[in-house]
Amino acid sequence: MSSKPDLSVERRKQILEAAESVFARLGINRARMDDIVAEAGLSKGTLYWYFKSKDAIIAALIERVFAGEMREAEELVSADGSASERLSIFMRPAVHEIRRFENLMSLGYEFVALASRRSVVRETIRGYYRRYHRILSQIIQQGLDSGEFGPLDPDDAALAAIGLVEGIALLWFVDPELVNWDTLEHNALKVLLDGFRRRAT
Amino acid sequence: MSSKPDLSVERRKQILEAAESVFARLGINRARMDDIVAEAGLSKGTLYWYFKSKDAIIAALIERVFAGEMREAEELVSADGSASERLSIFMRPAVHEIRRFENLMSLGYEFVALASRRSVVRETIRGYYRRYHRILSQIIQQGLDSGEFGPLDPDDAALAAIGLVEGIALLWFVDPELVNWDTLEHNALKVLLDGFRRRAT
Amino acid sequence: MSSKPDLSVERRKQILEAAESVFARLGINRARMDDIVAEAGLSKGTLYWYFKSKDAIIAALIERVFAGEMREAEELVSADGSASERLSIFMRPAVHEIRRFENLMSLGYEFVALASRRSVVRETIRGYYRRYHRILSQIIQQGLDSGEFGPLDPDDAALAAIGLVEGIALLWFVDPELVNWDTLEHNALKVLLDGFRRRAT
Amino acid sequence: MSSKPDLSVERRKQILEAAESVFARLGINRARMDDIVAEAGLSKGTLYWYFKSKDAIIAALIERVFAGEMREAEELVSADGSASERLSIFMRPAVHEIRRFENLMSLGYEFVALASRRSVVRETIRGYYRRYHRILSQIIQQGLDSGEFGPLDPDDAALAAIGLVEGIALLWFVDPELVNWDTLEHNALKVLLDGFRRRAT
DNA sequence: TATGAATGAGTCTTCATTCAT
DNA sequence: CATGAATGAAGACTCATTCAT
Repeated sequence: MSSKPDLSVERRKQILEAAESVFARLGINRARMDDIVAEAGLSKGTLYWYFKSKDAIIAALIERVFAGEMREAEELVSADGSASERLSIFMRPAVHEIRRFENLMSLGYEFVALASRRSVVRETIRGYYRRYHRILSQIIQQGLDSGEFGPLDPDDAALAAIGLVEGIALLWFVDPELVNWDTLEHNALKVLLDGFRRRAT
Repeated sequence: MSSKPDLSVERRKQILEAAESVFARLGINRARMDDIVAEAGLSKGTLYWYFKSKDAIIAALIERVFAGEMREAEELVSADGSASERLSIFMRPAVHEIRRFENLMSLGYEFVALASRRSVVRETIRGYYRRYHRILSQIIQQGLDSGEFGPLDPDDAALAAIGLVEGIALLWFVDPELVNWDTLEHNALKVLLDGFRRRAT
Repeated sequence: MSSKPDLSVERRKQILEAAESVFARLGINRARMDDIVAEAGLSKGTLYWYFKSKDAIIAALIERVFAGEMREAEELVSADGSASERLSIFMRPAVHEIRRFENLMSLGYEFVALASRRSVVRETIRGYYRRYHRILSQIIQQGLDSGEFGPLDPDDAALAAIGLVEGIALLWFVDPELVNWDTLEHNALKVLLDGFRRRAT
Repeated sequence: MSSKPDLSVERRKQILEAAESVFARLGINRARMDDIVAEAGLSKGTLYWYFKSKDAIIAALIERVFAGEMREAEELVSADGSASERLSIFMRPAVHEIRRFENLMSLGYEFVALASRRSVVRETIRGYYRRYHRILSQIIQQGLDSGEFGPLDPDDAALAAIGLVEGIALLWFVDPELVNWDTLEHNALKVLLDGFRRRAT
């Protein structure tokens, strides 16, 4: 309806996308404000009109990087299927999914490194992982309730699940050849789920 | 011959320790050569006598950070005990162990982020994880041979094991409260080993 | 004709008052056009509609700062009373008078400093002091004519009178404790007038 | 004796002299660090090695500008001659004296303007004037003690003396034609001293 | 080997001014 | 007349690296 649907939101998005691209390509340090400006097709002044500083851009980007996909995961809690199946869906960071974030992973690790020095960064990332952890705990609890899973602490198990996925992602980032995505689900991830399952002792 | 066997080695170590401390505290970016110089109690010229550049220090540090413990792990391959027991030993990054590296973790993630842009960094870190992976694969293969483990791909299983440990370390780094080290071994890590074990179907 | 006689004059005044306040508070340098705009409650475009540039505002302000009171002083020339009395009135920058300009003094000294580099500023301030000087010279001449004052050069005496007032104002600005306004008139200023008076040698 | 008589002191002086010259020529605002660097014949890095910031240079300059000549004035307290004579010496800012500072006056007024916003500046300038004030008070007190001066408050009288000199300097700075240095001593300054003197009522 | 003053290209950031709406 | 987003030239300051002593 309105012909000016908050251009500000548009501009900020434009800048963040440019920054994300530049940061991913060059790293936060080597990325110059001029690079971002060029990538965004804006002037330096305009960039600073929307973001007070490079740090402000970094802060905003952290939320972008550590925010996506949460909705999908949250839907899993109330989705149909066995707990195993749903966990499997969560832990299956299918190739095409991960590839989507390939460029962002480097940036993500820079942010993680930053977490120990900047409380804002730390809290943002914490919030992200805590949400994830709660979701998985719930699903695992459902598996316990239904007798599908053997005796285990749902919080520790959820930790293992997220850890497994994050750890494999890290290894893949460092050395793609180490990770065979085709067999991963039926092997690496499966063993964890097998470990969850009730065992007919 | 002389009683000054290698002052050079001594000095380099002195510098790297100072750099490690400064990098861990400030991050690679914010760390100034002057900070390292001050921490090491040397002069700027002396530092540059031993290291050509800041990048040279970074490169040398990566080896320091991604090199420890390997010997211990390698001994596990030919050690006594069941495969499960030995894997358990590997995956038990006991509190005091991890805590030793607490300050270095931030630096480690900076290096990981760097891996996508600097091949030297990448290769160093890859070498580290490949050695680890091979060790675990061997142990798991031993477990397969002895019938202790059920049918699984030893490479993928080893990937899962390293991934789990690295992932939990990352989560702990970001949010220590998420990780309960006391119950971890009997819960999070155990589920993986349970998944490895042959199941009396 | 219209009931909107001169909104322009109104707006300019509004802007200059805002600028005066901001300049006095922050100094000409640190004062931003945005500060003035905010203080005036206008938009940037509007400000630039009325003043071509920051320099234009500065120029206009100089006149404001170096313009007040002149009428009062001019009336002294043709006022009743002895020359001494009238000079005394001029030189008595009563507390409440000076206090009124307290905030402006800093700005005034910035303008004075500017005088050596900008001829427009210089001429404005010169005009101000010349008018003052002429007025005092006239009054002193009247004192000479009436035999009230001893032999002296009216121009130099007027210079001394203005100098004394301006100098004390400067000292007060820098260090208020140095100036005791209560006794000032009966001491500091009186000695000058005493010096003017014919001495029964 | 030593071949390196604190080069640091030398360099700082070199920088301050360059800065003084540039500031006087362009004003503090328009003066660029690059101008100072060029004037001093140094590199930018070197300038910043000795002065942390432009403000640090300004602060150091204020002391330079408001520090000279004090010794001469202090000697007047214990010098020979009548109080009048000695005051006359103080107040005679002979042309060649003032001219020496002609270029600095603009800078001086910038500093005075700054005094209201920066306490360090304020205190430095205050210290300067207070020393002056004390010296003159003492001389005037000597004049009172010897019966040379009539009844007056020495503090207020000293204030008048300094004010007169500073005020005339300001007027001269703004409008040199207003001040006739040749007749000044025998006219403008003399009236003040006449005002001080005991009058045979 | 050791020192630390010197260098200057490179950065982030500011802010007076403009102009399409 | 009014608005405020957009511009980009300019400026203060940094810091890895060098080199004369």
